Amino acid sequence: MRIATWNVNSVRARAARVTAFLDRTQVDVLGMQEIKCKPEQFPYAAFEEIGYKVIAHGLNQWNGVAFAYKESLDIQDVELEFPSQPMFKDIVEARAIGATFNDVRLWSLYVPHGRGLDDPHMEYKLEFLDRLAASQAEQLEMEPEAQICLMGDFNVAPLDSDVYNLEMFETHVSEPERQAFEAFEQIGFEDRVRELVPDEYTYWDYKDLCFPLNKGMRIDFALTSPALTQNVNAASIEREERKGEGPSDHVPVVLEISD
DNA sequence: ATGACTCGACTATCGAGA
Repeated sequence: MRIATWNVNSVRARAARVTAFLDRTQVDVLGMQEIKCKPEQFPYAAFEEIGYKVIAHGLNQWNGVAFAYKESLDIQDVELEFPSQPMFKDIVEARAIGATFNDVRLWSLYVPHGRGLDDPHMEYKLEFLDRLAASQAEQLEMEPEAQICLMGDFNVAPLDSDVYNLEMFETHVSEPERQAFEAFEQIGFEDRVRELVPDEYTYWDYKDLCFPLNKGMRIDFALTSPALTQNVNAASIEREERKGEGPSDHVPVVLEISD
C-alpha cells in the first residue's frame, strides 16, 4: 500500500493537479490538508472519474482535511477529531480526520499555525500537538502493535536544516514547538521519510522566488508507529509538484508500506 | 525554466498562510 500526505491549499483550486497526481502515482490513500471547503463543496466528480472515493471534513473556507482513497479499498472507523482535540474560541476546527485502511490507522492532520511566539494561536498549536501525542500514547499503550501513521502539515521545522535560513524564522523553529514535535518520537513514532529522503523541503512560499532559489521549509511529515515503521519500504518527497501551472505551496510526501 | 504570492470571502479589499 502506498500512502501520501499533501497540503493542497484549496482542493477546489487544485482539483486538476491533485487528481493528476493520483492518476500518475496511483497512491492508495492521500491525506489532504487545507482543502478550504465544506464537504458539500468538495469536487468529488474529478476524483470519482479516476477511481477514487473521498471523505472530507471542513467547516468553512479555512483549514479542512480529507482522504482520497482507491474505490476498491475498505474504509473503517472514520473520526473527525482526535480524542481531546483542543478547541479555538469554542470550536473544534477541521484539522484532523482519522480512518483505517487495510488495518492501518491514518490521520490527516493540519496543525495550527502559531502566528507568533506570544500569539494565542501558539498556545493552541502547542496544546494541539501535546494532546495529539497524548492520545496516540494512550492508543499505543492499549494496542502496542497498532499500525498508525500521523501525517500532515505539522507547521514545525524540527531541525535547523529544515529551514533555508534560521534567522528568518521565529515560529516553527522555537524550542517549545520542537519539543512538542519530539514528543512523538518519545512515544515511539518515527520519521522514516527523514532517513530515506534526508535533504528536501516540503514547502516553499509563493513569494520572492522562494522555489527557484530553493528557500523552503520541511514541515510536512508522515510519522509511523513502531509496528508500521518496520513495514516502510520507500518514501519520496514529490518536488516536481511545486512546478508548473497553479501549484500548491506544499508538495506531497509519499510512503510505501508492505502489507 | 522552478521567475517576483495565492486563496476564498458579504465582488473588493482583506485575513490568513509560514
